[in-house]
Amino acid sequence: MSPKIVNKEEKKAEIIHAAMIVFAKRGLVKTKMIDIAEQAGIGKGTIYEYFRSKEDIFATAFQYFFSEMTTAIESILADTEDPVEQLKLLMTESLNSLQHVGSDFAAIMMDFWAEGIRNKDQRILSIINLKKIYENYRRTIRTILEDGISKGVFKPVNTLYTSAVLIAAFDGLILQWIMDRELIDLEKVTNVLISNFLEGIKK
Amino acid sequence: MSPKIVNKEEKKAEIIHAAMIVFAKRGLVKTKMIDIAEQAGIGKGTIYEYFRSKEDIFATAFQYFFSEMTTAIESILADTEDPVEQLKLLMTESLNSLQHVGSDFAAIMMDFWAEGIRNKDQRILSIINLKKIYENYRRTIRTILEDGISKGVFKPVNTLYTSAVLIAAFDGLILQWIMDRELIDLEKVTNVLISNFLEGIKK
Amino acid sequence: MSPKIVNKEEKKAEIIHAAMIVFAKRGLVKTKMIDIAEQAGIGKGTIYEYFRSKEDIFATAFQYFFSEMTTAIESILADTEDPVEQLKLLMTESLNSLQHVGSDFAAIMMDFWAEGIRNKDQRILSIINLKKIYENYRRTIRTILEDGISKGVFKPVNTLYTSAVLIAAFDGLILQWIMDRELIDLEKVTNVLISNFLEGIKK
Amino acid sequence: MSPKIVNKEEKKAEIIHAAMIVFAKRGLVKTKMIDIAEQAGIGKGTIYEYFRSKEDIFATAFQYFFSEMTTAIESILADTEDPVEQLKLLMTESLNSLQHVGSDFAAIMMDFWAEGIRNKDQRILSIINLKKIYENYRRTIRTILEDGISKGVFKPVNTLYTSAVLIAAFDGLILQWIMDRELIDLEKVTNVLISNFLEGIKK
DNA sequence: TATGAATGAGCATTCATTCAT
DNA sequence: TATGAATGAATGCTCATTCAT
Repeated sequence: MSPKIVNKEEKKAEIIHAAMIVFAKRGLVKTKMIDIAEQAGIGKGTIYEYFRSKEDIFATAFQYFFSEMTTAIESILADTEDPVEQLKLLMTESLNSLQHVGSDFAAIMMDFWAEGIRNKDQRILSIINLKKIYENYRRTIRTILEDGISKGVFKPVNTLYTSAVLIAAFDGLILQWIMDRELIDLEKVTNVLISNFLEGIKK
Repeated sequence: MSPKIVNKEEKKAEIIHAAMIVFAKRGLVKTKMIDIAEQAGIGKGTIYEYFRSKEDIFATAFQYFFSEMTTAIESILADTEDPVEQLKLLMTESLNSLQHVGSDFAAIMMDFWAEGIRNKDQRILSIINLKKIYENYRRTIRTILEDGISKGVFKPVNTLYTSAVLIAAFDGLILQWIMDRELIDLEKVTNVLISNFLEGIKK
Repeated sequence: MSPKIVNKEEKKAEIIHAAMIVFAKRGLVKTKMIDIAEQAGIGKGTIYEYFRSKEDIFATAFQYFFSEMTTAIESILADTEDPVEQLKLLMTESLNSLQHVGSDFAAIMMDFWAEGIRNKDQRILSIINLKKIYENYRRTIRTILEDGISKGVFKPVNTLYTSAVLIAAFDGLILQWIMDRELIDLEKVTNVLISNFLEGIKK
Repeated sequence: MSPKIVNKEEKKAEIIHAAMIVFAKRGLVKTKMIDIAEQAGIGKGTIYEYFRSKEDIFATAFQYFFSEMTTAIESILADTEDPVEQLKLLMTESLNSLQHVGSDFAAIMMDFWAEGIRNKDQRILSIINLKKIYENYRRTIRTILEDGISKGVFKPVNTLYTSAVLIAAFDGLILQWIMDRELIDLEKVTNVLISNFLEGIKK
């Protein structure tokens, strides 16, 4: 007769997980609350015990998505201290992990971008803040580049823009991969990116 | 005896223009027919004299958007025969024209991507076919690269993946620019991309 | 430079004729003004030069339909003075003429009934007045029956109800014929009606 | 833990009941979803929890209407084995029950006819199939007639057409009654029909 | 805590009617 | 007189959210 004990955070994570699966399948906009509920194996109303609104789910999913990427990046960087190797690892590992979860899942990124760009809601902006997220990405890359420059491995390039270009190429390749999975072999194309681009900035 | 004479094609273009403005402001999904009508200064019902449905407007806008890009690209390529110069021009001019129409407008591309990726409707697929559009973009770049290789200007790189990387970088930079217009100076960042990347593939 | 001279009444009749054709094909409710205009080979707006509204067209068509029936009936009755023969002729000729115009056309009667029954609009009620129309039909039959009774041909039946039953059978047979043209041979079934029913009321 | 328990079938029946009332009042075509909802004392959206579409409501109402008639007919026939009596009972009881529900309600039949005749939608045709319904009615009457003929009570009439005529008279009388409730006393007119018509086919 | 029945705001679309030409 | 481009009221339907159980 004791009340069912539920780990709130755990269940939230479960719902987010379910939501991500449906987002990947149907896209953000076409996903209905009932879809998420069914995927999570719970009742429609139950979702509202854990999330205020559909937007809240979206924002939380957004957070999970990018925080996981950040965590992955950080762990990658700890593996080596060679700037060239770090950049290589960063690209290959990031693309590998995306390839692993699948292009459907990667397509969520499109939705996150599209939504994240417009969102002006102050309550949500603190969570869905692509500007800040990309600032962080760039900062990570810049640190590597500056490290490489000071070590004499890289030319004295503009680290802000170089980091932007690297991230840009990464995002753009995912986009093309989503559209044409057969054609774009992420591994090979990453090698092309790395070999050519690093060649350009290496001393 | 004679009713009001209207240039149907002109009016369609006007409505598409209005739609694009609203798409840019509100995003594709949140745009309502009444928004487009008000922006165009016409009645809600009038839109249906020129377009079958909301989806039809979207598909037509999509077509306008990418066909304009294609036209712009073609005219750029006619200006010079030097492969290096062609690639430079392609990047700078494309980014310039996007910069010119504004980031709100460029944000439509996000919506087009997000929608285009998921759309499986056969009727629409013939119009909204990002896969094909990107194939064309890559083919254009490949031709330049192959030309450059045969002329001995470029190393014998994998032209498919190199073209993919170049386009990727372009798309990704726009994305970052949309999110942070102050930080990302498209001109400067393009120079960085060109100088570093071309350096990597030049012989 | 003289203005085009148009016979207003003639053109009204043309439009009504076109309307009837479309009513027969699509049904009253699903018929749009544009359908009538196209069938009549004129512009949508032109209809409003001759009719105030869609309802006006309907009411006029209604009038045409039933006044034609009445005219047909009257001419039939003039052919003979024998009450038995008059009833026979009335049934056979009425059914024949309906058979001739076709079941699609006869189906309009269903629409007229459905609409006529509900219509409470006073402006229209003077035109679409099924109650009065059926009173007239019954009066015609009653006159024949009374004539037959006074001539000693018919039993002294209740002429009101007998006329109602005869008209009812007529209407009901059309209904079944509309639904199942192959099965119901109007000629044969009329013979059955006449022979059995007249047998019942003949002295 | 346990949500509100609703008898889905019961609620469907309630909504159909409400729909029938509105259909009777306003007519099928002019009935709006909001009308049905208000009559049923529920919200607009609730209807869609029980019916897919307006057409679905209509089809279900249609089904209820005619299946009730069929049930009534079957129970009537079980009361006696005398063919003459069966025909008499069939007419009087059917008319009585219609008289009981009221002419507004009977007017729905007009709408059903009008709609049923045109409907060509295959999905709906299996439900709204007046041709089949009338075939069943005729078969019922034919069985009685054939029974009567073999028992030597009726002349060897054409049973198909005779049954068609009987049903026709029934339908037609309802039509006149709907239009003129004061004038047409269903009981008396049925007696006239029975006495005259049966007289005609009795041996 | 969990649920799903109930709800109504919101939206795409239709079509009778108007009116400038 | 004839037209069809323009219009917006009207309506079926969806779906996020609420709340009684």
